[in-house]
Amino acid sequence: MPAAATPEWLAHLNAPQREAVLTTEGPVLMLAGAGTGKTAALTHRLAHIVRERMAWPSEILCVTFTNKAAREMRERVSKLTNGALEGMPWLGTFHSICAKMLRRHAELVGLESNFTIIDTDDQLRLLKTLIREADLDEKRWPPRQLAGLIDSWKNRGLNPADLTAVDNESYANGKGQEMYRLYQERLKSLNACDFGDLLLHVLNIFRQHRDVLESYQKRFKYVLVDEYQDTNAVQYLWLRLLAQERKNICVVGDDDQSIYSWRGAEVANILRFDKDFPKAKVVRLEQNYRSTPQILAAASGLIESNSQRLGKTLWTELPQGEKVRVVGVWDAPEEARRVGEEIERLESEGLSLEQVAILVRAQYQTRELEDRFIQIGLSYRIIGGFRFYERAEVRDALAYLRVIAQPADDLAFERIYNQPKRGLGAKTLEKMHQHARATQQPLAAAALELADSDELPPRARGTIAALMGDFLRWREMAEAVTPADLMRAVLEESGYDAMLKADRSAEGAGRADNLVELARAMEEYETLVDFMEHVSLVMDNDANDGEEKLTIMTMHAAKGLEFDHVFLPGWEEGVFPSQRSLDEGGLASLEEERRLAYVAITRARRKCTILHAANRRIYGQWTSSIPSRFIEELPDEHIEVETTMSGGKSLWQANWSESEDPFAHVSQSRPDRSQQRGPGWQRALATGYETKPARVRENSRSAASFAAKPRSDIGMGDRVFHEKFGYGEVVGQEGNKLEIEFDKAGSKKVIDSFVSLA
DNA sequence: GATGAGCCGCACACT
DNA sequence: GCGGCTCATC
Repeated sequence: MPAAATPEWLAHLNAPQREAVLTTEGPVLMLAGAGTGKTAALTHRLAHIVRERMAWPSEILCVTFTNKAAREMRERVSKLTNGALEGMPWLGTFHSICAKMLRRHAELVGLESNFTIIDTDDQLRLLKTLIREADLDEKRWPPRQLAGLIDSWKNRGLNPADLTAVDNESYANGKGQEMYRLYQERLKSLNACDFGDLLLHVLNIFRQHRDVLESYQKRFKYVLVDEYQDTNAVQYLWLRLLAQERKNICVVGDDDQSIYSWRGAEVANILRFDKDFPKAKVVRLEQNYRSTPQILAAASGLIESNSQRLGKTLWTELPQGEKVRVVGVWDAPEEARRVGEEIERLESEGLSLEQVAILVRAQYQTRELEDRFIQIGLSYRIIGGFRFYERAEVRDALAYLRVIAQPADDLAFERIYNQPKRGLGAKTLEKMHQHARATQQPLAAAALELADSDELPPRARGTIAALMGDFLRWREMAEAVTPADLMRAVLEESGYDAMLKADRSAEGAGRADNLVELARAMEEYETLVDFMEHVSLVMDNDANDGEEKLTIMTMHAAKGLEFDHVFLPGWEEGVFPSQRSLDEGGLASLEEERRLAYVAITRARRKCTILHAANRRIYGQWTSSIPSRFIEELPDEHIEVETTMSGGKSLWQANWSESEDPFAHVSQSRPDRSQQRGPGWQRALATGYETKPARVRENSRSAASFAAKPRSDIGMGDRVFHEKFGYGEVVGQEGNKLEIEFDKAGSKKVIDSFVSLA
């Protein structure tokens, strides 16, 4: 595009940015260093396409990694187009876009369009039962390990049948493939899928149903992808299928910011882009608009220690600032005190807390900081970590809604059938599972049938019948009232509210508050389904009460964000770089840690402070540590080193024996964390079901309508045997329920699957 | 069936 | 230090 044609509204962009915006046709690879205005380029490109009427907003596919990024992009494009950008239905994360596609074509992979997206917690519970059913030692072959493997297979775009012998061997001596297959079958029978499935199912659909793929290829005139260096195989394959027809694909990335290889991301994707899309235009953004020269120099110096990189030179015209500061302190509590003090000072200088962030390597580092900030009354928010929707009470409440919306959701039903306590325990659950398995129907339906027989003690029967009656009522109510009102009614009528009120502890009150907050959050949604989708896919909870707060989050979560002041605590060997990365993964792993350090430093606009402590508690034991190698690697001329320890360097190396524990006095009592998880539902899982996968046969709104199929091999007058009641004679038959005159136990109504012909 | 003590294993990052 | 699990007890 000739320069003369540059529209005025693009005039403030630099030359490469403009090129990235105006080269709309054909493949474009934008190599954009940290802070070089790639979001500006992306959003202007989007706006340009829409303003010039090259495509409707609904004909653009724009993929980001986080909901935050998607939201920001939506807002910025909306501004650039004067709000003309209604919708943009296909702007979102890989997962949210795939969820949308999958709901449209669910039947092609054996799901109903109202499938449930299960979270890690449900996933682990499910795997655990499968492992037990397969008679594997769950200590030796932990569910987490299997979950990790399955996840990695899905990330690579592999279905159970695609696994190699090596993959198969990686779990329980060759049971990997079988367990993966069983897991997928069980998910299908639950009408559910996990995060990985969202992408893999859609990829499978694209591969097997040309017509579906073509309809999307036709629809998406332009494809944009953010953070391309972090795409994994399944995402890459998905994108390639969608873009290979028109080839109007623009990807943005920075190999130095590739920090998700553990999630299967392959930097190679960005390196081979011009092989996938020949004659791709490569645009390099190297002018940094974010950080001071000192910060930029420190980060650049550090990343130069990496061997595997494309290499680029960031530069800036911003004025000189302060050097990056490296502070060494005695122990972790002092580190937290120090950070707190510095931030209070910034605050007193009039700086907004919104412009301050503390970036940590791992979640466990946040504790010490939280303790301190609570003590001194500093407002903070924690992004990630234990999130709102993961709290036990919130998950319980949502489980009720899941059962209402989806009677086949056994995982949800198991979670709440005895929460609040109704006197239904492991025995009842076992019976329900047994019956559900035998009749191939969901737990809730099996429970309903049992309630009408003599298989269970009268009290349990009454309880179940009442509970199922509640669900029927709530299902009807769901048609008439808003999700929020439904939620409130369910909490009230189920006795959940009462249970929390009866709990006089501080936690009880906190939990009740959380549920009020949950109902409030639901006000924004018109249907239950919309809300559930939000819960499954949008993990961030921006509880914005207007108060200014500093932000604590992981370095990973901070990618793409920026702050005036950034604090980086815990730069010690074993913490950062993490022990795991040092133990396994070798050089590649260490280099990824270094890129993470690069990302962390480059979040800072004005000032970056790195801290390291000589002593820290690990597993509750005091351990001494040495400064991170990354500190050594920072260029001396751009940093300023300070240590609060008089002993100098020798102290760092001093090995403290545990018996001396010189720090006992600094350990502080921690305020109660009110969001602990109750053990209640876990216990409910004491028994498992067997391997026969039950296909969901009914998906009607009411559990009552689950069909009861009678057995054909039993008829009037037959002699039968029942585990509990012994021998008897069939004197009546109604559907799958038998009336039996038992020799010893008298007349009982039992379900046919519980008896055998004598 | 509920509850609580005591033991064990474990410990990264995210949608 | 934590959560999860088992076991003993009411």
